[in-house]
Amino acid sequence: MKIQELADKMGLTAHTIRFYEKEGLLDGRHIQREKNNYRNYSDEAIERLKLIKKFQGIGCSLAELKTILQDHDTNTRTNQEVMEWIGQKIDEIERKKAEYDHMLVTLHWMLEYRKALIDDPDKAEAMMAQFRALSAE
Amino acid sequence: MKIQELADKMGLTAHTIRFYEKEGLLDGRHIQREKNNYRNYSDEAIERLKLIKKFQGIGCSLAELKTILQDHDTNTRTNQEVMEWIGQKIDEIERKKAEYDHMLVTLHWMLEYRKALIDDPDKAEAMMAQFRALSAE
DNA sequence: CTAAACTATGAAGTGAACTCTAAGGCAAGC
DNA sequence: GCTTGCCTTAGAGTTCACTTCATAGTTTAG
Repeated sequence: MKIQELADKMGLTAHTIRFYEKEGLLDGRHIQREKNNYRNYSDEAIERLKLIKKFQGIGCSLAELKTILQDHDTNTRTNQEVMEWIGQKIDEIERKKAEYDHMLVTLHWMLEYRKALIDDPDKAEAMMAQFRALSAE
Repeated sequence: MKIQELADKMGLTAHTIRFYEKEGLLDGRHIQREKNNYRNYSDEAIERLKLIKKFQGIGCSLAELKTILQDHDTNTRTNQEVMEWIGQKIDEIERKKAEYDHMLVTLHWMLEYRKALIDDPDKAEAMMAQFRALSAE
């Protein structure tokens, strides 16, 4: 399978696949060279790219993926270690979600304040007074 | 107030404050020059930086902030427009939160699968079979 | 046979928000 | 009067995951 064919199959560009290779995410099991120096991809390359996409989908950087794939290839990690790693990832994402929740609290406050400005100036003033009191703490 | 004093007060570095100035987030109302060409910051600069932090806190980029601050300075936007903008921001953040939720679903599945690998190999196999069936769709 | 379409390479560009460097001027403490 | 520690500037470096560019060799369709 040539690079464009693989790219189409996986919804990537040929550039990106070469980039992954340069980053060390693919190796001899996935790529051979033909006599014209064109890359020839095995079916394992498809599985590899699926794995890459899956881990990208759970928020892994390419640097992290490189380590994960190496460990995967060499069977370095115990089940226990993998479970700890997953736990850490979950915590990390929960933290980011909490940040967004905090943003949403602020935004909903802003929206309510703007509504009050139109409908109920007394309420708007009260909200602002309370906000200032909290900020001053 | 000199730059380092302001930086300490606001929990920023002097570099960052100069950077904000270069980006057009601060102007003559906030910065004057002394005869030795040092920057001298007014109290308004503190309010300005607080405003910048607040909007950064709800996920605004500096480019966005530049527009927001200009509108704020010139009173360009109607209440209605501001409310629409807040609504869009809320949607944007809800979308990002949903992405994280999707990551969490995957991660919790991975964790449960690993647990099953240890405690209940039949369950692990069933999970994997079901996963493959879903992937094939 | 030729032109389009594919392949290869290394290097540079993108954007966001800083962060740091180099090279120098001014000020305060000992 | 010397060191330390501010201050100034323009500009380069950082991180991430590509993307684009420039240039050139190979294959294929008409």
